Amino acid sequence: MSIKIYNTLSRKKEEFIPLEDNKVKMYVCGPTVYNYIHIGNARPAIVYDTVRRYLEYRGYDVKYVSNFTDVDDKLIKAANDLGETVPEIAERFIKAYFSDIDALGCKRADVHPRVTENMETIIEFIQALIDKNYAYEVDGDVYYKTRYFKEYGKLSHQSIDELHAGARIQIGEKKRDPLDFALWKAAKEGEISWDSPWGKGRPGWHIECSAMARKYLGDTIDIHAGGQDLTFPHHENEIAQSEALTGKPFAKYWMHNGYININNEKMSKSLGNFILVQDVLKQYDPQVFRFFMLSVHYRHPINYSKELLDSTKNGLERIRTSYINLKHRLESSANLTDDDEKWLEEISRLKKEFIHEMDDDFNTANAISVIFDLVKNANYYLERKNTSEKVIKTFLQLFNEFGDVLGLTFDVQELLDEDIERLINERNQARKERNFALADKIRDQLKEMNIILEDTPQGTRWKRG
RNA sequence: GGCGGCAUAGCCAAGUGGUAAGGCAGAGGUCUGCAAAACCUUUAUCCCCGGUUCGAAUCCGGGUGCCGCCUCCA
Repeated sequence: MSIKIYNTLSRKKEEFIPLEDNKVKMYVCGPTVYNYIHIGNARPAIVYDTVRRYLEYRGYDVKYVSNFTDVDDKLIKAANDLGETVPEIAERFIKAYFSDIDALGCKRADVHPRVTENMETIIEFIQALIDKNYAYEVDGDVYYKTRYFKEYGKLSHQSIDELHAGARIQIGEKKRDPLDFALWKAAKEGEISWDSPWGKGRPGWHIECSAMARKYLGDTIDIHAGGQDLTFPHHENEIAQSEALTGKPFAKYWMHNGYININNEKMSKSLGNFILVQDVLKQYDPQVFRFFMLSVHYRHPINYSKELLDSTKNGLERIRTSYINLKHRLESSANLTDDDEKWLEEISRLKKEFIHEMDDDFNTANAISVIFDLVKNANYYLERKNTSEKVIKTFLQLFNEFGDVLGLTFDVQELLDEDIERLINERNQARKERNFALADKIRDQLKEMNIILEDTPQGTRWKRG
């Protein structure tokens, strides 16, 4: 049994074999921090966080690095527009980024390197490329000689001549070949800049990932991931830079997630049809959004709509209700019942099933269907008169395990206020006395307070509405 | 023009050769003082045409439609 990953490089699912036994080096392209993140930015954060969680669940020691692009054209523009400095803008949106992805249940990376804090590394990298004759300087700009890298195009599966047809030289660029791309950009008057052997300037976009991935993870890493739109040119250029320098493969597995669509069209900052994460979170439990993201295979496009989030919300609710109901039965359970073994086996079967699905290129959609299988089984089990504490605990344990892997919390029940507990007791007294008018009144009253009561043979249970 | 993806029930979505998972929504039933939750039952031959095969949603060929990359973008 092994994990399979779809590798963009080979366009095939490949067996996952880490470079170093038991260790996984993973780099995920992070955001350019010039705005709040939209839900399209949230997808890779959630998807690769889940990949990481699963790899850890399977016993790997994962080192996860995700960068911030904290200086580039868009940041400079934002700074000018808002009358702030680039570092101020960056700082603000990095904070906002963390606030968003923390809410979405994404673990922090082991390292979140920033371009501005790795300038020396980047400059050294560029210099080394010049020394190897893979780059050249013109009037303070430095460009990469794309055609010198023979394997250029191997990731996006484009031949260099086909790419050539689409390539253009922007006004002001001094490339020798339209395919060449900037490693270093000379500063214009008044722009934020750093000193370099080629004068004041700042790095091009692609070089930062090559330089920082190498610094924090080494010449060759296991998994390099990002959105589909980064395949070309960003990741293609990273490969060109890194492999030209080291002569070694840059990354073993390349993973790319699909887009989020609005009305069947790609959402992007440049199209202006984006929805901010923070706005979604004003209306929905972040877990609902995360669950929604994981309900579709990560390589497929996912269409966003409120209707879909609503139906997702109901699904998640069902899982949580099942969890609450299991917990409710814990007290009234016996030590053992005669068919414990059969149930424990069934639960263990579901666990294997879940792993089997996740092993297959992180098929979270199917993994979720296994969770619903678990729900079905748990609910069915709860229909019986006598339950076993051990079986219930094993059910709960597996819910927690699945939840941890997917970054979802099913146990959302906190302790009740004394007032509420008192009301529930009063109502039960009324029911005993068959004073249903009073009982219903109290139930309505609690409903107003967002507490929903459910009567069962094992007593009244409650949940938040 | 080059490269690639997708098309499965009212909606969402798995499934890559053996006679269609799962979720949401809907219908009927059971349980309940009523309710809720839950359980049971129920809802598709997989865009079209042709081919390969004992057998295809799944492979091949040809259509149709939608989307993406090739330019900043997760």
